[in-house]
Amino acid sequence: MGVRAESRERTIAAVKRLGRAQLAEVGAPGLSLRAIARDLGMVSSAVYRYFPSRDALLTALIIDAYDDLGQTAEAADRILDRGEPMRRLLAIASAVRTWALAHPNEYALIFGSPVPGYQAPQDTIAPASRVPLLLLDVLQSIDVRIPQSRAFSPQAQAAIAPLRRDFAPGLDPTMLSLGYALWEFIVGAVSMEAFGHQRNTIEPSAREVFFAEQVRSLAALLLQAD
Amino acid sequence: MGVRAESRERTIAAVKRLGRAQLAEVGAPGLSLRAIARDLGMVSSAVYRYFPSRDALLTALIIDAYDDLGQTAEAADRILDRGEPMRRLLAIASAVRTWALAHPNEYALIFGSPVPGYQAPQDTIAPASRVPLLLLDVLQSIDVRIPQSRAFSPQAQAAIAPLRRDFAPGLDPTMLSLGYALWEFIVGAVSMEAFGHQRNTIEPSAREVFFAEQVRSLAALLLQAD
DNA sequence: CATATTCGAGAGCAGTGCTCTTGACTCCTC
DNA sequence: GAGGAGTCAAGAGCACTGCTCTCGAATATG
Repeated sequence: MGVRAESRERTIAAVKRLGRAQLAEVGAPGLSLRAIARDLGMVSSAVYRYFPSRDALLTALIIDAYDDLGQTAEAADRILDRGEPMRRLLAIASAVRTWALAHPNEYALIFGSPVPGYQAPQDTIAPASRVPLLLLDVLQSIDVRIPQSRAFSPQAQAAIAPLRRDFAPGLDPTMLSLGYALWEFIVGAVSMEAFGHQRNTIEPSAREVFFAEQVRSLAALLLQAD
Repeated sequence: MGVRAESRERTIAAVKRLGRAQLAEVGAPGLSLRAIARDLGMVSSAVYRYFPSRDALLTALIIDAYDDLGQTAEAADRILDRGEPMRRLLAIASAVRTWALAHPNEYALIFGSPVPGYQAPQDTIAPASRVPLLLLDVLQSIDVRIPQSRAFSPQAQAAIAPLRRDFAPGLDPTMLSLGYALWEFIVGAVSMEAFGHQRNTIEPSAREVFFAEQVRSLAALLLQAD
């Protein structure tokens, strides 16, 4: 931990900070290592001492975005302190939506179009799993038995077998399937809003409550035993 | 409609065809007008006679993608010929998913990250509305009364007021809200699958039936009056 | 036939990611 | 303290991009 390593850490943080700023202005496609170097008062080749490629910088920003989103969702859940499952689901979903609208380009980085030819490294898996694992924790706190009439078929249950084996062995497969659907809905609804697909259809001022009631309706599938 | 105009049309079609091919290979960020010109045996400046900018070409490809997706969904629905609402919803959802997996880069173009600074022109609105309008048509064929206990609040209903006014004046607002949620789920689930977010979680071979049963579960909210 | 329009080619500008070499500077070891 | 090892920024340069401009040639229209 010499003064050298600390200086290096500072430079890396500065590059990431400027990268995030550029992301907010021109988005991921417009992120330029040369522009970052200019803002930093360095020449472009110097930045390559810290990030071997533009993709490597993007990977770092992706991991940071996943972590920031996960931390935000976890904080929103933690405030409730052993709250009801429905309230927790609403809090998490709203936190994801709010974060996405506040950081649209970082959200696009993680849930938007993948960079062609770019394979997400292993390092992203854990940060990417924070919100899903949080939702899984809520699912496991639900003590409702979903009626047989709504149960998923064995073939459909096979789809989530790896997920169940690794993270939720005791969880009812139908519960997990519907919980996963809720997560996919959240991603879809937030993506469509953040990406401008609701421009002429959904009243902006009412989007927040609209989204919350949609989540409530879908979550009811998990919580009602009728 | 002289021979000149026809030749122009042919060249435009060729540029778009090569653009689509490049899209499939290197994705939207890698789409290069110069490369298209090379494949076409022309010099890059000549292509600008047909598309004033790279963004204009992308817009044309976006419109084509929307139209292709919409046409595919409409065809899948038309086969059923006055089918049950549930079967129609399943057919449309599956058609969207299948099309997206067959054309991942074109799907990413329309439902992935928006190009920063790129404002979708009016021309894209109609093609983009084809699938939603198709779903709306199914919703209007449902003669189930959603119980008061599941009704959306007036504030939430206000969100879809513009949509209802322009396209479905007589439709129950709660029905429309839940139908919109179904559409958002479809986009979310298909996006996550097409963008590789199910890599280590959902068994590939069972994804199709898993998705179908998820759609069935959510659509049940629209079709059950209990 | 003459004119007007369209078209492709070529050069050129400013920007990009990335590589390689060079010189300076710092740190550790003897 | 002197010398070698490692680190860093700079600069030049390559191949690529989108885009603009000008200039001839071909074509269609009056």
